[in-house]
Amino acid sequence: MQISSRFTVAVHIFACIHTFGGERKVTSEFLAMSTNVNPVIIRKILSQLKAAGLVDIARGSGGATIAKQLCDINLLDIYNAVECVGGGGLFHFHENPSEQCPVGRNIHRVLDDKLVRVQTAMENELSSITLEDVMRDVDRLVKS
Amino acid sequence: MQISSRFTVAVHIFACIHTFGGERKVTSEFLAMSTNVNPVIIRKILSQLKAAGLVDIARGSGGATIAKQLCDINLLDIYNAVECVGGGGLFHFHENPSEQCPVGRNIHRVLDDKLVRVQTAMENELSSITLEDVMRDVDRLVKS
DNA sequence: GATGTTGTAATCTTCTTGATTACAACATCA
DNA sequence: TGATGTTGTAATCAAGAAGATTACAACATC
Repeated sequence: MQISSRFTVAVHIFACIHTFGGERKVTSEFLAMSTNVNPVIIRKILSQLKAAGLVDIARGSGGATIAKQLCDINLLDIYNAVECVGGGGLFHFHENPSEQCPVGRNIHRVLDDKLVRVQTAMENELSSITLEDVMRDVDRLVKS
Repeated sequence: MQISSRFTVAVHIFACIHTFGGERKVTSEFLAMSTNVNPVIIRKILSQLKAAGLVDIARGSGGATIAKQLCDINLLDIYNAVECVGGGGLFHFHENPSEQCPVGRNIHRVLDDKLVRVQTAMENELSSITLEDVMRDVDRLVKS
């Protein structure tokens, strides 16, 4: 099972705004071309990024811009914005283990803290990478 | 998007074998009761654990046993055994970004190493937790 | 008001997961 | 040897999630 592609699409969106934002209006249509993802999906992701305060969107005239400094946005911000981890966390528990069985009754209690540790390790690494780091590589590759 | 419940079910299976293996035969039927997961699914997970060398299964007579010392099995072993991460990795890329767009052409190159770092951080944490750690908590809770 | 864009609902397809049924293969024991 | 209980596995089904697509209202700008 994999983390949905919305996350990599979102980073792609930032890379496009960063690269093309100076010269042209970056619309959902344009982003759809670059990512090869449906423009409605792009608009949905943009909405989530906007709700998280990461981008600004011009309603009628169109075009998205980055709402913060590159060094003030990290990959965890983006991940949290687009992966609707509705309380569930990274790991999916089997629901309704037997209350009769002493193992079933306690499995949640046993695993919860350990899986939180794992998820936190992942999130810490995500938060250590900023868009500044990403765009450094984007600039290097795009301009060569 | 979440990691499938097969992983927590697999840990639950180990906890059952550890707890009940001495007194009774731990069959897929029994595990199905404790986990509240279909016995065929249990058998499938057991097969994967067996293929990874983590459990032994008695074919005709029935019953599963743990194939290694508890301290020699960690959560990453179990994760890799049951999450068929077929080369894909934790993150799902949007396929076919535009080759015409300089960003689309390079987004994979930009993100790959960073996402590998994130995945490695998660795997390192998973591998730091052994079944011995898990069973310590299981014993404490089950026997109280 | 014409135009281009965003916001959003509704529907459809595809994929994945897990549930379920069915049955062959196998080991054990009477 | 045959009855019994179990595993291995294929086939089918249902449910949920993700993304594609169509459609259209809301909005800003000219």
